[in-house]
Amino acid sequence: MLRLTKKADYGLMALKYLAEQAFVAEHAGPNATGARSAKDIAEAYHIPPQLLAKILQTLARAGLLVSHAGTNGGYALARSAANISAFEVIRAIDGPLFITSCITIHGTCDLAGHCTIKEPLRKVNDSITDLLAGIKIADLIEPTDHLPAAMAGGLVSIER
Amino acid sequence: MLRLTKKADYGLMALKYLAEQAFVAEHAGPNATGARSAKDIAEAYHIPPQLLAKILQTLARAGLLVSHAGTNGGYALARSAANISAFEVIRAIDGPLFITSCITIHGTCDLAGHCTIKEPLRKVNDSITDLLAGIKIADLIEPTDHLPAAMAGGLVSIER
DNA sequence: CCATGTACGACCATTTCAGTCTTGCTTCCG
DNA sequence: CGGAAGCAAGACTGAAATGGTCGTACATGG
Ligand code: SF4
Ligand code: SF4
Repeated sequence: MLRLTKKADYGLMALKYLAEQAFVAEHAGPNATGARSAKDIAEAYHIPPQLLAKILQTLARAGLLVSHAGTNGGYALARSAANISAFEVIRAIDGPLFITSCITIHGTCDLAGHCTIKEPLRKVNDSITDLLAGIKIADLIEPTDHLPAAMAGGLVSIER
Repeated sequence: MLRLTKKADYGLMALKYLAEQAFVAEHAGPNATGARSAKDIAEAYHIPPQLLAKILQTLARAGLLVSHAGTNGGYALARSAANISAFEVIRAIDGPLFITSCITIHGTCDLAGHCTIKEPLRKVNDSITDLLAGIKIADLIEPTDHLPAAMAGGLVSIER
């Protein structure tokens, strides 16, 4: 059920890494960008560099990252870490796929008409979306004992 | 992202159908069982009968349905419709798969050690689980304008 | 004993995922 | 200027999951 692709997984990791870099850069000096090359990130987490590169490209195209080519180039967050949600990352990488086949592209599932379960499921889907949207990558940077904000406060409406 | 398999989809539909049957049976007479054959359900929703049969068998094995072979046999809910959660159905059909590769079987993902994103993701996973667990099949039987209980009340803690 | 129905497993086609390779373009730096 | 470092983009491949079929065996009511 509900599987997150490894690519999205990698994407999240990379984002987190860049967020950390941005954080230290901010405290290091005014002209530090926090940019890192795809290779650097890949090495840090032991994931295939080429694959990560492609993921980062996708993320950049989606506007979540800014890229800079050439020597000493690399990627950096386009926005503040607290301003990028896990949902955006996932959607950028895996596409606007949702739990059922019918929700995104109207007409995919041939049982559209006589499906009685579609509407309720759409609500569930929305709930999950909201949940994910409420989680920012800044939330997953803390040192594990301090709960992420979205989770610490603890309540998320699933009404939509 | 987060895709629900079609089998689970079918399973949910069948469950809902059975729930409806149980409801009318209850109001029809004391000895009405509400049992329906796999073929009946498949025809009602235009889904491949053989496939549905297999799904129902799985569900029965998981204890969500009771089956009765022979003429006039079929499947019926093992419990009350308000007492079966969507989560159980999905898990019974798709297995205990979860969003990341690491959560269920400890040791699947080879990056286990240096993965910094694992714990936060586990929390997200739990949140989704809770959300799903809070949705009973009775909730998706209502005539669409009345929101399911789990959604109407509207608040679910994602702290775990 | 036979029609109806479940039970179970093997099988197959198609799609998706994960990962690699190749080729080209951009920018910095000496 | 000219390379090295780096991004950009696409084609391609192997492996796995999905969705679905078939065949056979067993149970049960009439
Ligand atoms: S229309 Fe119904 S059966 Fe088809 S994908 Fe949507 S929920 Fe599933
Ligand atoms: S250990 Fe990290 S990379 Fe591996 S599956 Fe879990 S979250 Fe993803």
